[in-house]
Amino acid sequence: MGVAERKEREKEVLREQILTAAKTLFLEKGVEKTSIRNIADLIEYSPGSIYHYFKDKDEIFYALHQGGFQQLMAKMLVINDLSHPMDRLKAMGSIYVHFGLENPDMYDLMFIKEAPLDHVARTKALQWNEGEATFKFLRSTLRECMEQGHFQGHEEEALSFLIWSTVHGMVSLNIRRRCEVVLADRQDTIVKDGLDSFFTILDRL
Amino acid sequence: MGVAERKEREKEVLREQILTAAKTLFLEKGVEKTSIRNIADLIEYSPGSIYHYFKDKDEIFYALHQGGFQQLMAKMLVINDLSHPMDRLKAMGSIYVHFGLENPDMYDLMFIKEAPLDHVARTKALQWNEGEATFKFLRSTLRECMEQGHFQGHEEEALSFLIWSTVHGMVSLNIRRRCEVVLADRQDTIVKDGLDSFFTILDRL
DNA sequence: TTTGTAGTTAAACACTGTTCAATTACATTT
DNA sequence: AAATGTAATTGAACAGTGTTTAACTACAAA
Repeated sequence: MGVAERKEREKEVLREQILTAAKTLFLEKGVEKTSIRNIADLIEYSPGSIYHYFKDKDEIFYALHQGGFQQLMAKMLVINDLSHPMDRLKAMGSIYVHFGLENPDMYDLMFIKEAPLDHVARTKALQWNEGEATFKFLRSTLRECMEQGHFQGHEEEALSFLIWSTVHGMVSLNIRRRCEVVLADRQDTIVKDGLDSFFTILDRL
Repeated sequence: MGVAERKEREKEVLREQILTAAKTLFLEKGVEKTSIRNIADLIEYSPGSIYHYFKDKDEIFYALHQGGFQQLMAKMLVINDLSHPMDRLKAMGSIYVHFGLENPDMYDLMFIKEAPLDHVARTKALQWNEGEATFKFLRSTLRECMEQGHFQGHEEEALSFLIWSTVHGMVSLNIRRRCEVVLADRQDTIVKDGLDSFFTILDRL
């Protein structure tokens, strides 16, 4: 028959169209200011249609959020080339920060906004799987560093969290424009300078 | 006559009532889910009235935001008792983190949400004054530490930003419930443990 | 008592997310 | 080819939102 399969594919196409339109609008004017009607207008369908593909606005949001993690993870995998765990750890930091600065709205979706996790909680999904995978990757890299004698006197879980917090802090303060409190002539480079300072600290630890 | 003065005071009273009601509702159900009508209902005035006291919802938000900084600054001033700058620096970190964890919604208002700074931008206020004062306080404390020989090879502005980022990162990941990726039995203490790890690092630096 | 003004109001406007009965499109069966 | 059944789509409706405004009220000053 193949008809059902073709229909299934067509449905998938429209689903993708909705996601593409939503992403465009979310990144253009923000999630809050993007309405279902805006998305519907862009793909030239009625607002009601969208609810046949997504339970609600949050589900659209969450679907995009997953895509963001795949993007970030893909970038992260490149570091497998590096043989020294300390180099990998620092490369992860750089990649993370650059990902955040280059994709502020996607980063916002992934690590700052509250909706996705509320969604996870509502749907009783076991965990925030995408985030957990990323954190595990950091933790295992850190363990390798410790096995090589780095970070003595520190404990894996706490230090993993601390490192993540540091890079997240720099990125999120920048995204939310709190960096404007640093000296005017340093604002453009403060995240890079902060990251360099951080790497110096890690090396000495 | 004193009539104008009395009226002025009465106006101020209602302004405060609006702020109190707004704060109650904001902290109770969040800024987004609090409507002008909700605030109006609580103080038993019509929605329109509120617009005689505040230009828009953001202005209410911004007024509360300023109060949060006064709160935080008041707590910070206590550390002047401590004679060693390194003790002051660490105490600032503790106070900052505890303030964030104990007042998550206010912290959200101050450091995570985007509204206040957009408001600042729109009203062309020179700067985010409250935030700048807090950062200056950190920077001057750090300078005193450096004058005592700490943090050699580091640069004041970058390290100030890095330290701020670290504590902000821990608090904001916690507030936005991203901490759930750490080991289940560590979630309750991870911020405390992270902060301890951080202090250890600062001491060794 | 009249006048002027500041404070307050209800109604209206243009939106929002979401639901749902009615309609349309179309593959399958007769 | 016509009738049937089903899935996709629609537009209207609901209950809410922030905000504006014309009308009304209260009240001090003249």
